[in-house]
Amino acid sequence: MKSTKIMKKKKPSRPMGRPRAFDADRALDRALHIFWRKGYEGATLSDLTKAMGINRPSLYAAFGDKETLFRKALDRYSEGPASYPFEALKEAIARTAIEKLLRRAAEVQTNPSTPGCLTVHGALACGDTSTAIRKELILRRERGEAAIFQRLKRAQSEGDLPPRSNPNDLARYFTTVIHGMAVQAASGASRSELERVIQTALRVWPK
Amino acid sequence: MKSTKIMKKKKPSRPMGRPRAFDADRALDRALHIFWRKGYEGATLSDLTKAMGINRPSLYAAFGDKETLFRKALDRYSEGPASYPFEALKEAIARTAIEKLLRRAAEVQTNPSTPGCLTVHGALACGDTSTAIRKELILRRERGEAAIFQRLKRAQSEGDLPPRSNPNDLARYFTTVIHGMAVQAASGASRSELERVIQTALRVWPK
DNA sequence: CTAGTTGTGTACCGGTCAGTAAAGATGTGG
DNA sequence: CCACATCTTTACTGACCGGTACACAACTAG
Repeated sequence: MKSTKIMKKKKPSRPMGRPRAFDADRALDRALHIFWRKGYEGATLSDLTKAMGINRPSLYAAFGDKETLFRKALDRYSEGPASYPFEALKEAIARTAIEKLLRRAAEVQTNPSTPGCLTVHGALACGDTSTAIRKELILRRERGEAAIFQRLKRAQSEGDLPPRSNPNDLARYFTTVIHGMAVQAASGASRSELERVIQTALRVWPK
Repeated sequence: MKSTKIMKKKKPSRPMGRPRAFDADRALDRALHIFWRKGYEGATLSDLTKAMGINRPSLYAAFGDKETLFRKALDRYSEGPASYPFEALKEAIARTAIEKLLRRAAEVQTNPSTPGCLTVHGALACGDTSTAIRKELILRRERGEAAIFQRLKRAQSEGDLPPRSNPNDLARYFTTVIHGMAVQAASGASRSELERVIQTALRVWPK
């Protein structure tokens, strides 16, 4: 009977001390959604604790201060709702990959509960307290553009993109369109409206 | 001697009471620049009064509360640094007009002292207190898109744009590109980088 | 049982926010 | 000189910000 406890060598039973009364993963998801809707500075600790269903000291014990919590939410964002770029770019044909990327972006950005893009949302506006956060978000956006660039360069080497086209310029262009779409979405643009933008934007594709 | 007073029927001499010790126009310009850099919520009254060189009660007496001041700064923005769209769209050839519009946007957005676009900057992120401001900014952005649309429709009626092209979609597309450029600029993109985006973006122009 | 460890809830901290009251300063009109 | 109107200055208000001290609850270890 007690053998089960003996068999498990590491952390056999429970951690000791009073057990946590909430699901940390769930709470982090709630926090992500608040940050998504309100941005880093716009989300107050009261907003966060209320949405997460926990008290302030529990938040600090489990996630650290507001900035640390935001970075953890960002990681969750990248691995969850914002993981679509890397998936889309796996498409065999470059043009299909980019179109898929844009359409998934439109889909995510027009989700009624989380309009816009967290990375764009947080980076603009707001005071001086969040300079570090702004830099972090700029970095993440650059990472997205780099992924597009790598995909286009690969396409060029595979003959999937004309040699005279410029992957660098194209990557920056599509990144710009995605960010513009995020602004449109935050302004209330519908998914179908963004789809039409995408159809127009894709007309630059080199032949 | 006193005839001068009688001749001038309206507000002949000076207003009465202690004269204002600052130039209201200058002060409003300073306020505009603060809002431009920090957004509506990011700009604190201390930031504003410091930049304007006046005390808080003077600000309230001359411009009303923060929201009223912001709207006045917005008007000044539209008539000043953001008046270029209407000027650019006066170009005789539609394609030239749009290109000029985009290039002027890039120029303004990459001004080191006021990076990005006030209209985009203020609309995203931040808390619930500024819902009215957000709506106002969305309205102004829609006004910009409408101006582009009207110009393109005119071009179509003049044979300057193919009949089968869609002015509505094109207007929204170019608006999206401009907003995307604002995000790029806020992230530190240079003017020449935005110029390359523009060259790519213009390849959608219908032939 | 007791001792030790960890999470929870309340109530608070200093700082900053937007906005204002009150008194003195500086002008006009008589 | 006087009354009156307007602006400037200082100092304040109440609300909210992010962050935390502290007492207590809930668990493990022995």
